[in-house]
Amino acid sequence: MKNNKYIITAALPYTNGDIHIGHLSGVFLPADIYNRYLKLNKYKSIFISGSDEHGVNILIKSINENTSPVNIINKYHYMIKKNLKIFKISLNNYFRTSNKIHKKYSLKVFYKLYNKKFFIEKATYQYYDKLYNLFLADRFVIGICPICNYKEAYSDICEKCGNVLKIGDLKNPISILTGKKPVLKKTINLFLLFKKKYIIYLYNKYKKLKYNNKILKYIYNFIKIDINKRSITRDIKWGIFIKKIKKFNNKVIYVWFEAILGYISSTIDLSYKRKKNYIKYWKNKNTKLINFIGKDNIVFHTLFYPIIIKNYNKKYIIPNYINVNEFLKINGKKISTSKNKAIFISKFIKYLPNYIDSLRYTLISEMPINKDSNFTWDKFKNNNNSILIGIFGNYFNRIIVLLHKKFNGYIPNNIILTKYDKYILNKVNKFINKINKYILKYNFRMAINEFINISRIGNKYLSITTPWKEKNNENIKRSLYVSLEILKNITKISYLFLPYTYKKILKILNINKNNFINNNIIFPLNHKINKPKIIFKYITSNKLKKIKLIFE
RNA sequence: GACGUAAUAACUCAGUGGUAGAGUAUUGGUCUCAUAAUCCAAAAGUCGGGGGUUCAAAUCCCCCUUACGUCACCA
Repeated sequence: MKNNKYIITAALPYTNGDIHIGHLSGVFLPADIYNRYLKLNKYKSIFISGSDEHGVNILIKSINENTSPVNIINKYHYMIKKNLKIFKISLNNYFRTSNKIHKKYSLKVFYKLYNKKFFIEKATYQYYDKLYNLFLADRFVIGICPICNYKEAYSDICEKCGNVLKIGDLKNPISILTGKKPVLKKTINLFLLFKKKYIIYLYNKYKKLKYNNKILKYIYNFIKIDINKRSITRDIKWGIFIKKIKKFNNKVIYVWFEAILGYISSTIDLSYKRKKNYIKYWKNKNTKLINFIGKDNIVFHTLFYPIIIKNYNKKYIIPNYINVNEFLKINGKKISTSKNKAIFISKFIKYLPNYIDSLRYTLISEMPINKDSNFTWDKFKNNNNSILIGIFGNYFNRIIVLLHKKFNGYIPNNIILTKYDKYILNKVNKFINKINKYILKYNFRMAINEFINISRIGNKYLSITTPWKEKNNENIKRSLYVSLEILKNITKISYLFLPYTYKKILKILNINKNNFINNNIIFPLNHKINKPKIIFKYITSNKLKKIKLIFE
């Protein structure tokens, strides 16, 4: 085991629906690959996430569906948890913010900051729905924009002209819930102070830690536009109630104030489950904390989190790196859970259970690293057929079949390598180094691309050495031996990207944990491999048509 | 409106001052161990438009166009 410890976090998905391919591509897959890389290289790591189960959206959804918020979160929490498992996301703990442990911890932090007088009180006017006895978030009130007269402007922003509106500006406001006019009602809430000095301090710190430009510029913007406080309590009936403070005991903590603490409460939960103290990780200077998030919640990780946690207990660490991804689109259109425009994971698993790794491949190779990227079923088919079958699966199959035809499945040994063999193996090594480099730079797209390139080298080597028509037995042995060496490397790396395939390959190669010595696959003398089996399934044009019908 | 990000072959992208690159798709050839897969080759680009700096610009600077994102009670 190496000295550095890691905490890997994947942003908590909001539990108002199933997770979709955007969650996987933007957050869970990058985090998963990174964590798998750490495990493969014998680092100590914990990989945590959980469901974000509070907030006004879930409340609204429960009202619309005539059910309770608890029913909603129960339905989706277990669904998401199961789906993450099926996609082999290597989480150590998937927790939930409605759990007692989380509530207790969040309140502890909240009360401490309150007692330190870290919050300020401020009165504001807020739209209020009398029928439901509910304060309405700005987004749930629409009306006519006072500037451009757009009819469906939100009460805080008009999406047509882009102007930011103040509460009360909107003409003819209507509650989305009831279709009736809401009233403006005064309310007192608590606000978290964003001290400019501290933001500048964080900015410089992040710069030193080599956070990416996107984040630095985002924070720089915060310094410039003089944001100094954010409301951290809400007037709704769903969330973590602030019981102990009389004045606010009918209000809840703003969802992101507590959700951001979910990583820590998830760790507390893990500690109970395993009877081992993982909270130490959070207070150890040598721990590397890496957050994987989407671009929609930069502010909570870069500003909320350090402000909250350092004032609670300054021993807690802040992230060494925050990996921010953009959004994945489908056929050029934005994904939306609430508008039901997404490829949901449950549906994918139902109709295409044998294509989990194919989807993982496409989502990794299309990961929205620098800018929004696009998913199409044609790409999915193409990747599956041309890359996974044509290049990778085919290469694997060729070797296995040849080994059976030439040596009855026994692995050749006592080989003397030629210069060319050594050149090829050396080249493969260079690609492995590249893959490692790309992973450490969070460029998983390039990493998986280089991974496929190793199979390309292998295919080329085979077509040059042509063991199927070679007469000299030593040459055949050598060719297949070198091919197997390449295949060993591919196998090892497939653990990072394609977990199902990895297991299938191990089975066909007839090896288990005992064959791994110092991280290398070692075949014992006279080792016999199993019969070849198809590891990827072909997608015909007909099948593609059917898929499109189901999902589009 | 403010701020930010981007624009490179049909598609997806790599390329931060020195003769335009890769994969996919297309076309031709090759192999026959392999899931009509491999391998080789061809064709394909005024690097969004305009101006500037430079011996030299996809790359640096300025202006414009287009797309996308963020903008302090959505998460």
